[in-house]
Amino acid sequence: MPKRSSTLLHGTLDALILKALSYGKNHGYGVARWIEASSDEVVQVEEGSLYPALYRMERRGWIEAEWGLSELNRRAKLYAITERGCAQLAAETERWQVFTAAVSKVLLAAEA
Amino acid sequence: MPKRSSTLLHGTLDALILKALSYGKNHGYGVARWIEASSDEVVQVEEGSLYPALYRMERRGWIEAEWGLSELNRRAKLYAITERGCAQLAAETERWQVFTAAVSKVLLAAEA
DNA sequence: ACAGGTTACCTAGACTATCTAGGCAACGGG
DNA sequence: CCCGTTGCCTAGATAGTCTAGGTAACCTGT
Repeated sequence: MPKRSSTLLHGTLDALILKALSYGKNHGYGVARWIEASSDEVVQVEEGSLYPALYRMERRGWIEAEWGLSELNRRAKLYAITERGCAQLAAETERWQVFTAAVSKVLLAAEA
Repeated sequence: MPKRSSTLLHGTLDALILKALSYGKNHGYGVARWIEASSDEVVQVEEGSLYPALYRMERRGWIEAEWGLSELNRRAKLYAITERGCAQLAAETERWQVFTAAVSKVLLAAEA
């Protein structure tokens, strides 16, 4: 029995990662922390979901990786969003808005 | 490449079905049509998702089934929401609101 | 009479994204 | 010198959806 809203995350994680990277290069760990912080800890990013997602997205050309250093001068893989990634972010954000608006309308309608 | 917002539906279908049944008994086909209509066709309910979901939910005690007749006098399996189902609907709706509010905040924030 | 569309239900198997639960390595502070 | 944090990674389990089929009864139009 999942206490997490894990299933709700489905299909949303990619957009969140792209959004994080739209503010500039960052490494996986940093992206995760950023998403959690800016969602007031509502969205939890498990590393077992994060890294596979990053690979997926790199394979699809939405992001690019290079090895570098984190702010704390540690070895880190820095990801940057690509043009295709920007387009993807825009598209997914749009779809998300349409979808959630529709579901909200249904779910939050006054009881009969 | 899925053109559907299928992945976004993850974890939302149950709540939508419960909501549909909160207006009264209905059969699977009718529930699907109701969800699609009241979401302005944004949410598409595939039968291959619907029926497994109904079984799942019945197994969990959220809904109850009995054979009967549809409005068109056809053989149909009528589902009714249970008390536990009502509680589940309330809980899921709450989680949905919290989660989407958080994601919206992140996703729709002004670009840096 | 019959073709085709709608209503209504069902299922096996594929797919995909997530989570669980581990592991590795380097740094820094106490 | 230990332990928490930073940072990356992966195999396997899990869960929910979709694809693509199938069945059957009814109704309408030709």
